[in-house]
Amino acid sequence: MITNETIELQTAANILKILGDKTRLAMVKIVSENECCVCEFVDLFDMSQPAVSQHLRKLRDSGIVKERRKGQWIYYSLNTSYPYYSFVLQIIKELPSQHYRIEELEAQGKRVTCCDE
Amino acid sequence: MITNETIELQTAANILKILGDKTRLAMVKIVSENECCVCEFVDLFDMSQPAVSQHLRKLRDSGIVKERRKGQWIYYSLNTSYPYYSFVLQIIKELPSQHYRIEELEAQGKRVTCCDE
DNA sequence: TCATTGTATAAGTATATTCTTATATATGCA
DNA sequence: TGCATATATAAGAATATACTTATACAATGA
Repeated sequence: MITNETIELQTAANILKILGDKTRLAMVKIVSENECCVCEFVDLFDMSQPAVSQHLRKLRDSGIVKERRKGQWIYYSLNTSYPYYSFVLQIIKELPSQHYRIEELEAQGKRVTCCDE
Repeated sequence: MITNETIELQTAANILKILGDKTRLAMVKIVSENECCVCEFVDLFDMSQPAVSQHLRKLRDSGIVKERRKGQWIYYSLNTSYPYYSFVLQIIKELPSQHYRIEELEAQGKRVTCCDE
């Protein structure tokens, strides 16, 4: 019977499971490059607002991303204080940059900008 | 401009989803350290043979692991020819070694040994 | 050949996941 | 205050996942 070290495996499996969804994986990559709010994800993924919100909740509940309210908007970003931040980073650094998506949003005038940062 | 080789989002998500299960993640770590056969996994995970077999099928179908028949036994090992082998390796190298599990099997005389390797 | 052992597959079930629609909550502004 | 916008949550439905039990297939050895 196995007694120890299973917690770390379990932790890793939990993280991988959360990242094992194309939408969430893209979200994490995106927020690692640009702070992003919910309505932007709705545009980016052409997905309903509740669906986006529920994916973000999973990411937030796990601790992988963090949120910051700015007026009406809630901005999501990678949680650099997450205990397994480096593990997450190691995975997402292998992924192609998604910055072009943000640039496309900007080109369409759909980027939510906070001019008073 | 440095062009790192990246892995497509969908591909990465598929791999992460497969690894996002504690049993399969442990299996992959284990076969990265020791070639292992089905009945050994049954002992290691205290899990039914069909359940083990179904997890291994997912890993095999994805290409992450490969099999080698040796008489009645089918040995599984990490597929080093897998196109995303390095991606997988980068993840599992973060996991604690599971070699002690194999050693425990050996101590119990449950390790299937092929003396004629 | 037949029985045994190791492994794979099939079918069914319980649970988990990911959407949907409807509604609630929070903020900003006229 | 009242309304619009941004976001979250609740409830339900369709689908996916991971087991179960039963059975099939493959190799070995008497």
